[in-house]
Amino acid sequence: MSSDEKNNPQHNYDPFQGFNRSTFPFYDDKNPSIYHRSAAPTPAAVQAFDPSYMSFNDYFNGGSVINYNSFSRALDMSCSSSDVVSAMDDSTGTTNNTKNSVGGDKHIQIHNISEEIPSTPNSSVSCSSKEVEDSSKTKKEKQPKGSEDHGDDRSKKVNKATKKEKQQKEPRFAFLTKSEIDNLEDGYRWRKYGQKAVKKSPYPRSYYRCTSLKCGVKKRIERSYQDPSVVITTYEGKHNHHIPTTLRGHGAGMFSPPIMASSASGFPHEFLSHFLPSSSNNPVGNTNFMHCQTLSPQQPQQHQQQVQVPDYGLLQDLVSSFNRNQLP
DNA sequence: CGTTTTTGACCGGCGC
DNA sequence: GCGCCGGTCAAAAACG
Repeated sequence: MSSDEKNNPQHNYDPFQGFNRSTFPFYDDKNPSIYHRSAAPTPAAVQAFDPSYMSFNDYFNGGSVINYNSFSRALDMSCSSSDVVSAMDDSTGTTNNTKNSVGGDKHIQIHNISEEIPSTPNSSVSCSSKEVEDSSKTKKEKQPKGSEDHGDDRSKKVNKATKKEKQQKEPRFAFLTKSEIDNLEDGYRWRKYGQKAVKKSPYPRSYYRCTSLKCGVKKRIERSYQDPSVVITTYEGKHNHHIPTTLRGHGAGMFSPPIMASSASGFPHEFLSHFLPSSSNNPVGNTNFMHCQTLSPQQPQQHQQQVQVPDYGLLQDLVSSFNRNQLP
């Protein structure tokens, strides 16, 4: 609270319009080049994250309409890269808050804005949830304030190492949603475990963890202070379980089977598909799907390695073919 | 009464 | 080394 008051939203106006930089959860302060792909000029990339500038269609060669299966494939390709997948409903090209837009035309655009790649490919992704458990365990073992901390040092170091490793492994996936509701229903059950004031923003950031046992997926939700109607949701990790079917008529039925079936690879495009505006029973009727972004974990430069990074042009082609297939 | 949220404290990373 | 900051913990409160 008090730190909230310290943050003055008027302070330091940012030309990135609040969708980037530190207010943008996937912006990497240490690697500003994330927006500087040669194929994607910085201004466009910047504008791409600000709906007030232009729509994604405008940004991306005059528009792309793609189907979700193809979109999943695109994600599949990009699972080991740091490609940005942007998705939006066409009605969100403007600031209109169109109701029931979820059933309308879906415009999805893919662009690569980062050259970051995940850490060692042979790292054990499957144990992520366990690592989370271990991590919390070691933290719990931590002596409470004022206690002696002799054996603590070791656990701290171990914890630090595993934590760092884990953070580098966990794929992150973020998108912007135009919604009045912060915590959008996505079929999974989440438990809030923290809330922090966001620098330069009057809106706090909430931290959620999947309530399913052994599932270490986390998500962060914050509202853009530049456009309070925009919710920034960042997912970290991959669910190792199905959507709870008991959840208010959601769950598997909420999403189309082909998308679910295409989710065999490591990256949570299944997960992404859950958020695509395809559901007519989406409880958030006035939610406009705006932008999606996949992120790979940060990693030290010296460990960069050759990973299949989809070519930007390839993605463009993909989008173009989507466009052809989708348009009547 | 079990589960979830709230919230202040704590920790580690990082920049200066 | 210090301070800032993002992320997490965990006890207490709130909720259903």
